[in-house]
Amino acid sequence: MAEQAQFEELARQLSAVGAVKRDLGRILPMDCPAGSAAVLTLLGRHGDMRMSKLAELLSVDMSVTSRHVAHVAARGWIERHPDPADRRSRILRLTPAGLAQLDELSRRTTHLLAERLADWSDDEVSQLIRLMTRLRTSFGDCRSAPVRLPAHPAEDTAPVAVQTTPAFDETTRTPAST
Amino acid sequence: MAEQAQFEELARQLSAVGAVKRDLGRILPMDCPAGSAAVLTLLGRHGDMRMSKLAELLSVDMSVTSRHVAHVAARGWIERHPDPADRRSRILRLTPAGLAQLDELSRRTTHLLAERLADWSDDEVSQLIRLMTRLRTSFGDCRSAPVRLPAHPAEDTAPVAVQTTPAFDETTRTPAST
DNA sequence: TATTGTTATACTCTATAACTATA
DNA sequence: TATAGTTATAGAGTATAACAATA
Repeated sequence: MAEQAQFEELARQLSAVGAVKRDLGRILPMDCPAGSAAVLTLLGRHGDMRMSKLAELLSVDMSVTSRHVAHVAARGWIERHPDPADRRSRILRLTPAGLAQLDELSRRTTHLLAERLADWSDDEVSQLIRLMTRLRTSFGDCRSAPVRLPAHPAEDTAPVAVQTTPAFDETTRTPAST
Repeated sequence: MAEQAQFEELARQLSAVGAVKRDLGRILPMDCPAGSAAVLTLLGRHGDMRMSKLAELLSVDMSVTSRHVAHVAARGWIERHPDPADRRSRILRLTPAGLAQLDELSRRTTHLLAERLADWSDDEVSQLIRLMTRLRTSFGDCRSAPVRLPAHPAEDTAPVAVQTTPAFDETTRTPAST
């Protein structure tokens, strides 16, 4: 277990890493903001999936996912096919144009990183990736921890398995006349 | 130098770490959003400074800094004193109420991190801090590259920061970038 | 004329709530 | 009744540009 001063410093670095993210965002194509890029990247990495799965991988609300997906679909980078097994669902799939866009994103991003991290060793980059991944796991697991998953692992392979089963839905307290 | 696949993965992790930041943001007091928290944290760590210096440490435009500072000042957490040496400038200083608020922020943040990272070793946290700090430096240096730092480069868990000028030099006239 | 800081405007990202259509 | 997804609305963060005051 680490000390308090370390946690304060870690919080500071987490806040500050936003500057790096903004730098990466600045090199994106005009019509492909970070949210769209994330959608394309995850579809490219994990293959076809439904909205709810994508929302889980993005760690954002499905309403947010829906907006990003609509933006990406409007540009022809993905298609939304109805799921024959559950017609409420829509299966997302990269189009050839989407693959091309994804290639362009990858090209720009890796170019910038290669330039900025020119003096990093292969091992250092791996270390950072490993620790950031673990950080995300340490946080993300709490969203599925108290939930007892049913026997069937749903579909596909779940790398993080955050299958949020709404165990507590107490957000409907009062209509709250806004 | 790392490979392309590593850079793609790093970009993915940088994008995904936003979820952790949002989790941290959710435990902040109602009237103290992340931008305000960052202002208080940096003033607590680096001491009194002017707007432009704070903007540099935040790595955001001064217009953004101005908004955050106005929010924080309106709640009495900082004071803005005119700089006698340059009356265009305003020196920012934490008030006792600001210090109290900063303590509360630190308490909440470290509590959440200690909970989530309970199974992390002291050394792992240090590694992550070190690598994130270096990442920020590798990116931020392009903004302050032409600046020559004085003999003492600060060590250990130092402010890191972009620090284009020594802290004791008040009349910053370095063109920086922009 | 250049710099410090503020304000106005616009855009992105996010969450909540209300809604639909299926299940 | 419950779930998958959409849309409307609101709030926070950021950048650009126009502006004020001072250097």
